Amino acid sequence: MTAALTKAQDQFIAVWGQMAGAWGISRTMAEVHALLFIVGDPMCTDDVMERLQISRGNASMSLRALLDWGIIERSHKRGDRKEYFSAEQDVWSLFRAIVRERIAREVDPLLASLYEIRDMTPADRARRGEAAEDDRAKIEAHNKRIDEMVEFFRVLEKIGHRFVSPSGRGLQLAAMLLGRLPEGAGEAR
Amino acid sequence: MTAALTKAQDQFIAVWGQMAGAWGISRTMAEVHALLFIVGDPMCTDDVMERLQISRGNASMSLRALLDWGIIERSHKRGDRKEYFSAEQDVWSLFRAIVRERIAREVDPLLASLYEIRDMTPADRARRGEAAEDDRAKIEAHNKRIDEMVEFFRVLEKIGHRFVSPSGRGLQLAAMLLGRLPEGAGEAR
DNA sequence: CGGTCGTTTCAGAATACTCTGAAATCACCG
DNA sequence: CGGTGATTTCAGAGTATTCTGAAACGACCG
Repeated sequence: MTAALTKAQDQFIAVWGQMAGAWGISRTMAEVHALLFIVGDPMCTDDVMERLQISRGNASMSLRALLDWGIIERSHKRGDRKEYFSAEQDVWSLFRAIVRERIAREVDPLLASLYEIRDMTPADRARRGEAAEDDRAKIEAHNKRIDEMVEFFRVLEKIGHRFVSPSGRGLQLAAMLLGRLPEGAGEAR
Repeated sequence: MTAALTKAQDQFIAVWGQMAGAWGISRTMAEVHALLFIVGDPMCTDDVMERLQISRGNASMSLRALLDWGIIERSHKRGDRKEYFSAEQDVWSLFRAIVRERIAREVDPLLASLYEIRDMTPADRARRGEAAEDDRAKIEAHNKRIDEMVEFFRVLEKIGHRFVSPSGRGLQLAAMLLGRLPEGAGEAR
């Protein structure tokens, strides 16, 4: 392995690790993924530990979490009891998986909460009391804000689903958005 | 102010605060934004401090950060030396601002790093040595991975810019996505 | 079964991040 | 200018998150 390649890999791992914070996952988890992605070949726990200088426990937990996200997979070598892991190599598949998970983990629960919040201030209840003309207006304005927020996330969720669902769709979507993009860009794998 | 409204506001603030982690900002910053958004009216530092039970320093820093993100703005009341803050009320404008900032803070630097990494393993250098047929293949595979990643983020950046730029576009974009992929989708802009 | 190799778990240590509060700074007023 | 009140800053305290390492667990083998 050339020195330049190793350096480039390390650099990539570092850069990907930086992003972690902004994406809401731990640095190490991102680094483990970066490593598997950029190396390309399956690696076992010990390989990962050594290359990233992390503990066995940390490696195990990070790999497990990446499996839960569906962006790495297990494999085995004949006559070897160890488990090997490798990352999804297709960048669009990778991000489809990430979008799928983030919708499920963040957007859906958020929408559920927003619906509940909306139900806390029903418009008709506000109308009952006469004394509080002012309150009624406040509640209506509040409801409008919540409703618009709900609407936004519903649209976002739909876009997400469209991006995620039929494999290969992601690229078409992007191409569409960009107007005329060179068509051959990303045919089926 | 009705009790139900206050409770709903608090709930909204809590939910928005939860999201913070996943979005790479601090909980308090998200809560301050949620408060200003859901209340609608301008509030001064002391109002924020009292409602969220946070220190003056924390409130000041959070408000400053939100100003930097461009999602709240300063205002003043005649004959009052205090500064008041209010959140952008239009949900689509809000998210346009967020997308704009995240592109600038995350995607652009990432792309710059990826270009650098790509330049660390020029294909021609790999071709020089004869001894390492194997290394050459490795480097080419590596370069392909980096190139695909670059391409992905370039597309993402373009989509982002399209979403962000002309005001009002966001909604059209979304509507477009939700229609059944009409042909005229990406006409000139 | 007992042994061996590999994986998972988790309490406590290490680290990173956030918040506080008081002092410094700023801005306006008379 | 000096005074008043608002705002910013930042070192240290407080919290939350992540990591380690060793013990428990699991799985296969002879």
